[in-house]
Amino acid sequence: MVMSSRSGADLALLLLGSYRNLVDEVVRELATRGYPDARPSHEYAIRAIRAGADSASDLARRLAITKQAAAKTIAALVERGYITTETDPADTRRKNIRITDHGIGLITESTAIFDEVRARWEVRLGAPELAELETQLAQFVGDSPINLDAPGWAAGQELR
Amino acid sequence: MVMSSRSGADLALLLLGSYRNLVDEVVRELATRGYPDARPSHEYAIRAIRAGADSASDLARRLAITKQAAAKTIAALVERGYITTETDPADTRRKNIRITDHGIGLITESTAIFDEVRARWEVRLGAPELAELETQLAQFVGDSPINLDAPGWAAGQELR
DNA sequence: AGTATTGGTCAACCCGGTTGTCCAAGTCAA
DNA sequence: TTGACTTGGACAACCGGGTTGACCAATACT
Repeated sequence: MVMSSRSGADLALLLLGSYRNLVDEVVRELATRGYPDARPSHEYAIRAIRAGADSASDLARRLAITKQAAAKTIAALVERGYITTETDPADTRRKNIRITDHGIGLITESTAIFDEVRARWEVRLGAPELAELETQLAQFVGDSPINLDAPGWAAGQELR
Repeated sequence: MVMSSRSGADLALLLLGSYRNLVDEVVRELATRGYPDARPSHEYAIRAIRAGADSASDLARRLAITKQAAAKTIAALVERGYITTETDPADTRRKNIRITDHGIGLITESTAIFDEVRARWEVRLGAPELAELETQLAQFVGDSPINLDAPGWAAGQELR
């Protein structure tokens, strides 16, 4: 069964399959580079934090998830040593988030791996072709309510 | 922030975002056409059943998930009236699966909607461009252990 | 002051999976 | 025919990443 089969359902699977291939590869490689417990959601969250999300509510807004969900993610990140939190002296309700060196290492490594995989794809497709593909995908994403700066919907599944 | 930004991490988000846009649209439209409780995983499962998976173990193999997971999905499909099961007289261990008319209706509608959305994308991009995009995606998926005929990894997330 | 908003937490739940354990029913070999 | 093996299914517990809903304490607004 050839899968570029001009059916909408197949297109969906192609998109998801490509995503999972990319992300699974990154997670796998990340594990071998000293981050065996890093999950895609962790990466997205730390990126959002680095981009300015400095509290649970803030992170929740940026990831477009509930603050409860954000709190859980934060707990997981703290537990794994990727971030630390301490209550804001100026507003004792807030708990300020800080990324640890380990966390910095994670996104650095992760970014590098993502780019490596993308580079391999670029070799396969050709640079202009991949660029074109990206602008096309951006169109699909662009006309939507989804905010790509807020990829909360990007929860990812398990490796198998 | 422009999102076709030549970064591997962004590429991942583009892929996932496109997938979710497509699928969310289908689920949403499906709801308005009389299938308000249909989830993406249901669609994939029924397609697999229609393609020949006639027992839980069988479905599990085809979807590349555990048989327990398949059993849960089957229970959900039965509950919603999309399929029925009855024990095989020739092998009383097996429980044969049959798709109900309602189930047929679901995949029919779902297929149509998927194709409608794809057609809209085709208008945006141009038919040859979309076809090209599909064959490119197929390459990303093709060199992987993933079996597109067995999209168990295609569990999809929630609408929000 | 008193009300409204904001940040955070607890608890319960959902979905789509996973392991692990177990049994009953079929298959195969001697 | 009997014993070993394989297969189909079910039960229970769990996980990850979310959701609602109820709530409290701290800050902000007028």
